[in-house]
Amino acid sequence: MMGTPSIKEVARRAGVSVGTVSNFLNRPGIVAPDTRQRVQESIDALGFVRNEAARHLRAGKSRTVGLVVLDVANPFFTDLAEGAEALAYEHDTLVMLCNSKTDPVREGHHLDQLEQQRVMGILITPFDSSDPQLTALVERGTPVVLVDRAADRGLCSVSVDDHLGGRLAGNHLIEAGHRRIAFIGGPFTMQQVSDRKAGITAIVAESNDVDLQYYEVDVMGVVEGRAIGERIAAMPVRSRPTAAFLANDLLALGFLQAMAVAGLRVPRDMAIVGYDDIDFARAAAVPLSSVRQPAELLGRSAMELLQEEVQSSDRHRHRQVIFQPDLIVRESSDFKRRR
Amino acid sequence: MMGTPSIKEVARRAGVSVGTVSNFLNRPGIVAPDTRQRVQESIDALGFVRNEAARHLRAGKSRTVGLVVLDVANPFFTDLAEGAEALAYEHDTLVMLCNSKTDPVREGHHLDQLEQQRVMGILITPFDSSDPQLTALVERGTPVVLVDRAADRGLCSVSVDDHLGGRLAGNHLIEAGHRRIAFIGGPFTMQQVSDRKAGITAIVAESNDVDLQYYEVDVMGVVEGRAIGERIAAMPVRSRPTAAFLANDLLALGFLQAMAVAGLRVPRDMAIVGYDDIDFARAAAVPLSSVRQPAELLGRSAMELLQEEVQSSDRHRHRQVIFQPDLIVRESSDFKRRR
DNA sequence: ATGGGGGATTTAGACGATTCAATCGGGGGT
DNA sequence: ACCCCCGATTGAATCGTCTAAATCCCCCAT
Repeated sequence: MMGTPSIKEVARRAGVSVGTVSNFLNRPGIVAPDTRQRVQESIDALGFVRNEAARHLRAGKSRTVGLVVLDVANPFFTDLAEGAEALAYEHDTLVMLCNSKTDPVREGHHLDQLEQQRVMGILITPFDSSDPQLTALVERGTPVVLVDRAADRGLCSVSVDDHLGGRLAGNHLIEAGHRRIAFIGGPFTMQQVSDRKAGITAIVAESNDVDLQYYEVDVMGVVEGRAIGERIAAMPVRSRPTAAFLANDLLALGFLQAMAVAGLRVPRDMAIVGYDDIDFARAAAVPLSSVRQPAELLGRSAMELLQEEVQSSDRHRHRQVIFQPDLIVRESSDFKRRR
Repeated sequence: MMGTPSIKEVARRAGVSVGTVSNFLNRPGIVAPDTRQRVQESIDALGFVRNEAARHLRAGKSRTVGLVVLDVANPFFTDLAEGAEALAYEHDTLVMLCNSKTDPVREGHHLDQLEQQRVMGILITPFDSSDPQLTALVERGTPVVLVDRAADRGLCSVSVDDHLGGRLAGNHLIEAGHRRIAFIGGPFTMQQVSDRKAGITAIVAESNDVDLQYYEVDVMGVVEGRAIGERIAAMPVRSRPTAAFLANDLLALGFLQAMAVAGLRVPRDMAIVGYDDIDFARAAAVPLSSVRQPAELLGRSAMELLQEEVQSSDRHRHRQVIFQPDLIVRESSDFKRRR
């Protein structure tokens, strides 16, 4: 007949006022035991379910947090999401996971939606952290924490030192004797990518006989890695890089597949270092060297900062947390090349 | 100073009534051009953002759909989610992705939250489709579509023929000459798992000299696969299975790693067939045979059914869509064993 | 000049839960 | 017997948006 019953019907059936039902729901302690029982019985009988939209409207703030990531299909981000969700759960908060697919338009759309929902805050790995839409949203008062990306201005952020990550990878490859190295990632406008690129570039610059080539992709997925791999495998041996550093593991996995298809041996003909150290990197055809980021911790910390900001909004000081990456060396780059 | 401005402040600044602003927002056509301009100017100046909670309360129904999956870290489910989201996007609907982690308690918690939000519908891969909580929710009127699981009663569902999947895998292994086969998955109470188990069991029953062993796990992840793999690798050769069929690819990947560590050759000493055919299966140390499910299509179809149900709620006929799985044979099982 | 027509705009409730000031009722103290 | 106090309960106002009915106003036709 009618839709879900409201507090009003519950009250009528229990023979009390709506105020009492609300008290029962929010401060059961102040309701007399027998009243309490009658209300409970009424709720059960009617199958009453609280209307979150109404409470939210009244309260002015919601209990959900938006998490916008670049690619849900990337295990790095699902690990990150798990970390964030674990903490949210403890705070009785919901997480709304949004996938921007590295597309500013989709990202903007999600931000709109989240702001309209008046979420209590947003965790985001932005495509471009100086996006005016994001800035405007922050100025209008939605707490935002940048994830996997250091904040410059007045924002909290949780990130990993990508420049160091790039240096670690570069140093490792140079020490192994490689003199022609490819850096593959993209878009280069993304800070994570450009920092990793800058990191390896800086290390390469220290030795003056290493050639570093850059390859840019639109999206960092397995398919794109395979495509670049095919291109590079087809190069003449004299100019072809002997090592590749890829800005994430999906790219690296695709790249590795292309090497196998082209008949190039890894690591002898081509050494490979990826980024993120997702679980699958270890299980790959040739176990993948990778720069590890603490994904789950990243998510957890970001949510922590957000909760902190929301709770002590009066005088909150923005913090930028930075973690250190680790290079995990596996078979894909474990080969000493003679000069 | 004050929080986000409401329609009321917009109206005041533009010198019109709230009704006009609302009209501007919802039926711009009936607002006079110059009024329209003034309202727009007011909105921009004030940085007005619609309050979804309020519209939702008024309208009685929300524009978000809940998607509850067993494991977001499993690419099968993220692919599925992408399919669902793609269609949702076209319908101007939001998707709230929830991760039950194969835990009925978490699942219940998510269902509570979603119902309180009065979501327009729920897509769920339930732990147990006869869960009374789920049934109650449906009876209270929330449209639910079962995903990756056939509905028995009055519900829409989108699934893949798991029994057939089990038969395909079993048949393939038996034809390759295996006579001791392990089935690994769990919990067995989950219909997907039990159907796959029943499928291979049925095929095995047709030849009376094949021994099928069952191994149950709590959660189907890489870690659990590795653990079972270690256990099986430690068995004496005479009783050890020569082939394993695992109820998903994460298990299979972990299992494969354990074989490598134990020094067993795949497929010679141990043939492996997984399930889902996630992207990483192909890139594994030994490319994995797997029963492919059309994950993205599954998500897309489920969302389609839901939208259909929501739109024509008057007389909606529940439908059960069933897709066929395909066996993809790769190196991990490509070996003929002599009788 | 007057009435009507119709487009534009306004007004007045909902929607459901929460909160707070107001009220009720009963028991204890004098 | 009276009053006071306090715990329990009530009722009304509120949050921001939408809609249906009502009003306004300008212009045209008679």
